[in-house]
Order: sequence, then C-alpha cells, then structure tokens
Amino acid sequence: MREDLPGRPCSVAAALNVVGEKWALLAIREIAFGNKRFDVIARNTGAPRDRLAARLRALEAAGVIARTQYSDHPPRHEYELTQAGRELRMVLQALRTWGDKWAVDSPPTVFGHSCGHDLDPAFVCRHCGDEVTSDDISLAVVAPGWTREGPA
Amino acid sequence: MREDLPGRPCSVAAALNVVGEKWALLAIREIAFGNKRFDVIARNTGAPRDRLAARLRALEAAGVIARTQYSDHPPRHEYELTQAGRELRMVLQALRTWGDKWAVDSPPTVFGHSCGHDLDPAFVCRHCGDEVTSDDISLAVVAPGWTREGPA
DNA sequence: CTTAGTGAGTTTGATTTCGCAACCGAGTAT
DNA sequence: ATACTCGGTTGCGAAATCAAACTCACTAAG
Repeated sequence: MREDLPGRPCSVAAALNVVGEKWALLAIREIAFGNKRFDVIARNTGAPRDRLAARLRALEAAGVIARTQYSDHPPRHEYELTQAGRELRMVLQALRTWGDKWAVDSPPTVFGHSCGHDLDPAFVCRHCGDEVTSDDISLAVVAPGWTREGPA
Repeated sequence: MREDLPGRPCSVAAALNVVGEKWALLAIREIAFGNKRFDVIARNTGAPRDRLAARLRALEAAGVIARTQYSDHPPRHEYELTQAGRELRMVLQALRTWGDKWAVDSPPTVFGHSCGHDLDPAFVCRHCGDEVTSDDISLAVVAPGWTREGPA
C-alpha cells in the first residue's frame, strides 16, 4: 500500500488509490447492503463479471473486504466488509448526499438512522459543535511535499 | 446527465458518473485549494496533461467547475468550483478522513475549521443530534427498481 | 533581435484497462 | 438426462490511460 503516488502526498489520493477504480465503490455499496454473493453484486452494480472479480480481489488485498468460504464442494465464497470497509460507508453517504442533490432528478433511496428518523446527516465540528459547510474548511498544516501552489 | 446507468438507480452511481473517472476528484481538490491554473493542477495531481484537459472539460460540462477566460491573447482560462463543485468538498473530506485512517501512515494534512480549531468532523443526525457512525445507517425507502436482493 | 521561458493545451504511439460473450467445473433441481 | 445456479476464467476487440514531444501565442532577458 506504499506505492508512490504521483502528485502531492494526500490522503484523498491514497484513498482513491484503494477505491478509485471503476466499480469498486459500487461493489462496496452492495456488500454494505448485505449482498454477499458474486452474482447479486454483479447484477446490482452492472459491472462486467471479469472486472468485478478483479475488483473484489483488489479490495480484499487492500483489506476493505473479506472473502470467506461458505461451501467446500463446490468452493463458494461470500464477501463482507472489514472495519475499513464499513467506514467507507461514510464516503458512500457523502457521495449519495451529493448525488441526490446534483446528479439525479429525485433521490431513489432514503436511508434511516437508528434513532428512527430518516437520515439527514450533517457534518459537525467536534470542537465548536457547529455544522461544517464546505465553505469553512481551510488547509491548516501540511506535511513536507505540500505548498499552496505546489512543489516545483 | 440522464444517461442510463447500469445496475440499480442510485445516487452514488450517478455521482460517480460525474466524478468517478480518474483524476476528477484530485483536480477538484486542487481547484478547491484555489489553484486555478492548468499547469499547477497538472503538477499537483500528477495527472497526464491530456487526461487532465479531458477531465476539466467533462467537469465543466457537468456543471461542477466553471472555466473563465482571464486573457484574450493568448486565450488563457482559469478554473473555479461552482456551487455543485464546492459541495463536493464534503466528499473529499469523507475520503480524506478515511484515507487518513486507513490508507496512509500519518495524515499529510490537517484542516482547520472556521471556529479556529483543527477540523475534526463528525456526521450527525439532524433529527436526534447524535453522531452517525457507519453502523447505524439502514436503507429505509426505495424507489422502483430497488429491492434488497436486486432486480431479476 | 534573437533566444529562452511560460501557459495551456494537442498529438503521437505504446500500454492498460474495460467490456462482452462464451466457456467451465461442481454441484442442485426437474 | 437435461437444465440451471454459482462463481468465476478466458479470449479478444474497443476504449481509456500514459509519458513524452510538439504547438501556438505570447513575455522576459540579453
């Protein structure tokens, strides 16, 4: 996982290196819904079977999903999210929130929160408790390799 | 933007249809940092110049970025985020949070919130006020085309 | 005035990835 | 005996990606 990425050192780039390939996040979406089987994941994502097989292997190697055998003869596997994979659901939720607003006519799904209501998530700053909108985030501290205008 | 996607109707898929291609989100990251110029974006993302040119055009067509001319001879443009693009910063933040934890050794950047502290964002349910973890989200209502196990 | 440099791409040609359809092997159902 | 399911793999053409070089229009330096 320490392959040197081009561009600046960046957690976004590193994350995309894991889940940025085609179909990866949709496969994770399906597994997050509890669809553990290859055929169902393939149908629901629309991914070509060969690509899906390759993605699932890569995601397993990256530690995002786990493949467990549920039958010996014939060998049959099912997929589940690891802790890292479960936490990717927040990424899916952010994409869904954006997509609901900007990429579809009307939201095709509504999610519920464990409190009983429909999920209407807000980003909140843990320090001040206020909602964080995308306009009041700013870059504060950077590691070597970072500058505002970028390395020469 | 109403191209029929394979798989289920889904805002995540629709969002990825806009920003899921390679380099798209990293280009948006750079523009969000205020880097408006082609060369800087290319350097900081590491994207090949032709791919970057293609992405920027697609993102402009999708309404995520705006290209404005700041010089006539020679024609020179600069890129800015539209409102849709600014709201994608929440997606970047979700990816960054995940990447900080699971895809890098130590976070290469720290962001600040306008309250003055380092940004430590939490997802909170607007109804109950409690923090939403990825484990207490569940699918509640679905549009036609959705089932748990998926369409035949 | 000649030479070098910058900015924003485009072109070229090789490499990778994708997508589709067919096939396969081991089992189960009819 | 035949068909069907599941979880893939194989082959192959099409599309996307990549790195490097090239272009065009201008600006700065000597």
